[in-house]
Amino acid sequence: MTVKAATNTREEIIDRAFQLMLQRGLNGFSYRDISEPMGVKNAAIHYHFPNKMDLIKALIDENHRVLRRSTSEFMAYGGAARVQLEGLFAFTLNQCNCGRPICMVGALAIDYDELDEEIKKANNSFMKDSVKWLTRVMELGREQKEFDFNGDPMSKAVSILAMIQGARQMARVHGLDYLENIFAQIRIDLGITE
Amino acid sequence: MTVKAATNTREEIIDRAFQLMLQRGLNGFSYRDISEPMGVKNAAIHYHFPNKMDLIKALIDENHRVLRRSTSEFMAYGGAARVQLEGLFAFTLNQCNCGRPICMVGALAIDYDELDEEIKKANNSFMKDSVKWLTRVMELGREQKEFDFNGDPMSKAVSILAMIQGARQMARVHGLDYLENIFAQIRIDLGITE
DNA sequence: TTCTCAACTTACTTACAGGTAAGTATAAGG
DNA sequence: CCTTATACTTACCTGTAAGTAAGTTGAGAA
Repeated sequence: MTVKAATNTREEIIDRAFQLMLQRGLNGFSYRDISEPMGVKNAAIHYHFPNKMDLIKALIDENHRVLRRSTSEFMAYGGAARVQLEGLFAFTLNQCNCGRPICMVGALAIDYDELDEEIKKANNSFMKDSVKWLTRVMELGREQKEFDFNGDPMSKAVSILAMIQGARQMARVHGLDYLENIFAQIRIDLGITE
Repeated sequence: MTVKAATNTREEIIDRAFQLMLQRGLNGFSYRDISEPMGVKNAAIHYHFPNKMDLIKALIDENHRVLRRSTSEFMAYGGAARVQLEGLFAFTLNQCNCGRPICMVGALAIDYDELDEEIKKANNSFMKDSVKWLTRVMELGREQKEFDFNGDPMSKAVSILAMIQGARQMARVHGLDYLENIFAQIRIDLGITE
């Protein structure tokens, strides 16, 4: 069998690009920002990712992996709705604390029309999955009388996701001050009192 | 007295840059994007705005003027809280319909660390003004029994602004579908039934 | 009439972005 | 030992971004 050379260059490129992407957005970093601190040349990146779109695609995949890993505990269907919601808050707070207030959707949003169809589709279906998950959490919370809210669970889920999206953007500009305010208000709007 | 030459070049630059900024963000347009369709040279822009930061500053001011103009009707203190809130929704929807789902704060957010202190400050105080205004609307609505919500008015205001911020970002990526959902949910969470 | 100044244009520069083609070192396979 | 593939580097290219310095034009002031 062909033994792969002990190169982690490809992975390191993804790691660094991923960080940069979530800190500065799609057009906020260049190949140089990746290659120079790695001690390789720009062309080395082109070797692994012939063009930037290929790199972006890899970053979307990476995002899915990371998200799946770090959200699997609280996203597991069957857990208490409240626990799942708090998991989302903790995850969001953690991302902001790690200097990543911008999420992938936010990073792609501003340059959205430059993206090619495949990426848009992946991004879109990721969004839909999130809505689906949180909708289920809302339904569950209502059934189990953990949450008390009016309106349909899907609208509620979308509004909470929007709030978190907006909160992260605010965090970028105004620091983390408003974040807890927003989480608190979401709890209150869900009739969570304790 | 020195009569000013009948030049509106400066204003046209601001107009065009403003449009571009709100469509593509800070780093999403170049001098060329402005000068070429105007039929002037890049250097003409440098004449009026020696560097890009000067232009951005002018755009922030323009944003304040535009916002003050287009929000003055519904933002007037003293009006019914519900009317003021609906004004905000209509304004947001209108912006999205005009192909400007990104607001100024959103446009600046992604490149935030590139900005100089003066701009950050202006942006910050704009945000604070918005929070202040909406907080007052929330207080008013509660006093006049137009709104029925728990939690303090300021948190409520911040959460609504975050929601709208997030909604605009979603609108960019997913179209306007979710917008009405979100507005509806805000109404419901404020105890508005009719 | 001449002077001056605002509002440009012309003609650059520097820097950097993304990308490519051709060459090279290394290691494993046959 | 020779071949082949991988994982690069070297040395380019094109395009574009922001910015600058010096020259031009036209209108009003002195």
